[in-house]
Amino acid sequence: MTARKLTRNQQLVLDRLADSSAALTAYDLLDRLRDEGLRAPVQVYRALEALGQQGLVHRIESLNAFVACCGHDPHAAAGFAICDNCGEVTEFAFPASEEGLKSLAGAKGFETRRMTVELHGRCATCAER
Amino acid sequence: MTARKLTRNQQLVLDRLADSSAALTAYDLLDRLRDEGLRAPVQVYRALEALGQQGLVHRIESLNAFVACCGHDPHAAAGFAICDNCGEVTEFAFPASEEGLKSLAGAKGFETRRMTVELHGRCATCAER
DNA sequence: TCACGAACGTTATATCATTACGTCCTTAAT
DNA sequence: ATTAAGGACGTAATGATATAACGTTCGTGA
Repeated sequence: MTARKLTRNQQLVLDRLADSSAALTAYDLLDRLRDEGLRAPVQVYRALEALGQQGLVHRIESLNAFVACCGHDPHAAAGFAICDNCGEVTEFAFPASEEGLKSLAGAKGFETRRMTVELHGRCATCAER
Repeated sequence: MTARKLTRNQQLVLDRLADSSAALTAYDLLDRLRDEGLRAPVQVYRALEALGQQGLVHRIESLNAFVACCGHDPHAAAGFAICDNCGEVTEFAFPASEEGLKSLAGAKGFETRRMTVELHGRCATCAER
């Protein structure tokens, strides 16, 4: 069920995200796809939603922006390390700690359906200076 | 340094957040403060920024909304359990796992300055049905 | 009392996201 | 082949969130 054929718009959006090391906003994507005939934000948002449902794209909440997902288990929780200097976003999987987090909230009866973990700071390159 | 006297607008905003179990957007706050004389979004945003710097308020990135912070160490990382049914947001501190997360990203040289952890799901009450 | 910085209020505008509506294309049953 | 249904599309309008620019007022300390 994870492998549906993508529509043209979905493929265009995914390709642009995959080409970028930084997260792109919907309007960034729209600008980069004008030459392909896209005109309106909703076209991008529709593609992003479909891609998100297939686990191919993640939304970075703290940036109102999106990244291509580097193909872990789509249902695994993902964390994102975001360099506030150069914009580079690197995704990392969540092995041990995810359950720890869930149970932390779960102890009070909370049922976790979606978790967002975002680290902001400086990537290795930008931290050097 | 954590205890600065609050301005009138800051106190008004903080009070409204403290009264609410759900996160409130800046515009929610503005609506609730019209009677107090507030007119423009920027007034609310300015108060929110100042309160955030003092660790009295947190932004919930995935909701574009804000909550009063329940007085842990302001520099400790906080996680938020957000009930998508009733909107209740409960904050929890991050004991062990924070360092684990930081080092996960840190292993690749990432220097973490801010981390956001948001759990979406159902609170105990809403999970029962 | 006056100089300075912080906070303020007002207006305008930028940025992010969705609703509404009608059309076209695919697909599968007939 | 025909057609009904659903999905994706394009266009237009609007809603929701956030900031910029500007001049004024307020509080504090010299």
